[in-house]
Amino acid sequence: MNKRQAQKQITREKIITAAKQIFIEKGIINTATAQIAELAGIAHGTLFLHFPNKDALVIELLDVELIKFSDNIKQLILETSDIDKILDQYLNLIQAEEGFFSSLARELPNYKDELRRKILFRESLMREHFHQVIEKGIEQNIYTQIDIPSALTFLFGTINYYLSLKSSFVHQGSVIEKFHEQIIDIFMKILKK
Amino acid sequence: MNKRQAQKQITREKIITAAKQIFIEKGIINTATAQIAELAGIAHGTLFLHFPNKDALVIELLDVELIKFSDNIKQLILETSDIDKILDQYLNLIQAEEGFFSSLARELPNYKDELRRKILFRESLMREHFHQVIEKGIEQNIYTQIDIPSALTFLFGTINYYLSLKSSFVHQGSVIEKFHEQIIDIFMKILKK
DNA sequence: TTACTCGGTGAGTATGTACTCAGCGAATGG
DNA sequence: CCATTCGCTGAGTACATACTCACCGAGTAA
Repeated sequence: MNKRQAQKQITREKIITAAKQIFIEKGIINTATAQIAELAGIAHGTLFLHFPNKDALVIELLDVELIKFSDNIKQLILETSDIDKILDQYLNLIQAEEGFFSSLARELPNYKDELRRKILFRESLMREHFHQVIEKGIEQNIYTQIDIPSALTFLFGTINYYLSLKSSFVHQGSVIEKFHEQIIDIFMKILKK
Repeated sequence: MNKRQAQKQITREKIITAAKQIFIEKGIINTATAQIAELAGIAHGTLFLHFPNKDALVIELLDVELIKFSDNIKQLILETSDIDKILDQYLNLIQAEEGFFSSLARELPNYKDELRRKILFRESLMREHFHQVIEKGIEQNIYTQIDIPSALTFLFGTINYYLSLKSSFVHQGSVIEKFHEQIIDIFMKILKK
């Protein structure tokens, strides 16, 4: 890779890094592309040499982050098959990137179809992991017969709710940390025989 | 009331009616005040003679609707004390105004602090009703000892999740209708001894 | 050294939208 | 009947913001 290509790569990464930082702080919808460019330390126009439009940048940003997260989850499920331990670790992972997931939860319903579908598809893959673990638990007679998709919607829906209204639940600090135990308790209650 | 006052009143109602209709269809955030004025059949500037700014219109609109809804809930809880029947009726009420609540769920996390707090306050009053009924059930040994606020967040969080992502759950028709039974089943499972 | 390439620049364009205000004309009141 | 009030009009203003493009200059290749 020659000097030009290397510099181009660096610029691209500067844009994504800046976009991610702002996304964590306040989301993307109310962020001007000029603001991202400024934080990245590049000219406004440069952003559009790397991404055809704002949406493309958002898609790349979210896609990259969610794939990383999804890989973590996959790993996590290989390590243990106790749903309460998986859920515990899952909440820890969300907490570690709470700003990101809070912005995502808040803005997701307002994204354009394509982007929303893409993100929900990633979420559905994660659900699938949970589904299989619970299914196994039911087969082994550890958990009660239950409609697993509904149970998982309760779980993910509730987590989403805490995240999307984070600032109303806590003034500072982590919502997920605050309600960590309650989430696990109630969800295990749903699974209990 | 003379002719002028009457006309003024009518104009104001035209604005609110139009705003509500558009709110149900696509929410308020991505709606221009000019569009509301057009649907109301009045000049754009007229809107600002009745409301100092867009936010004031939204506040009035939502406040009126939520007070109506809250009164219905209060009534409902006087009629029966079976939580499953209350929940059943509650879901029916939401379903009857699903467009409204779907837009609200989608946009709520993005409203300015004041408006969001106002709406969450109304919601907290409704939670209070549910809380008391469940508490009574626990005292009477019908339900298990449980952290009621957490249980209710699971309930309202999940309903909110279905509503905010309605278009991803159903292409047409009602989400709440579709998941009506599951919501009740899982919530009763949470309460079960 | 020189001609060319190409990533970056930032002022400019197009568009959208909240809110204003000078003026109009019907209603009001004396 | 006339002067005044006042709700309404809609063109205009101010501002925000996504995206463009003519130009620049460092890097590249001969």
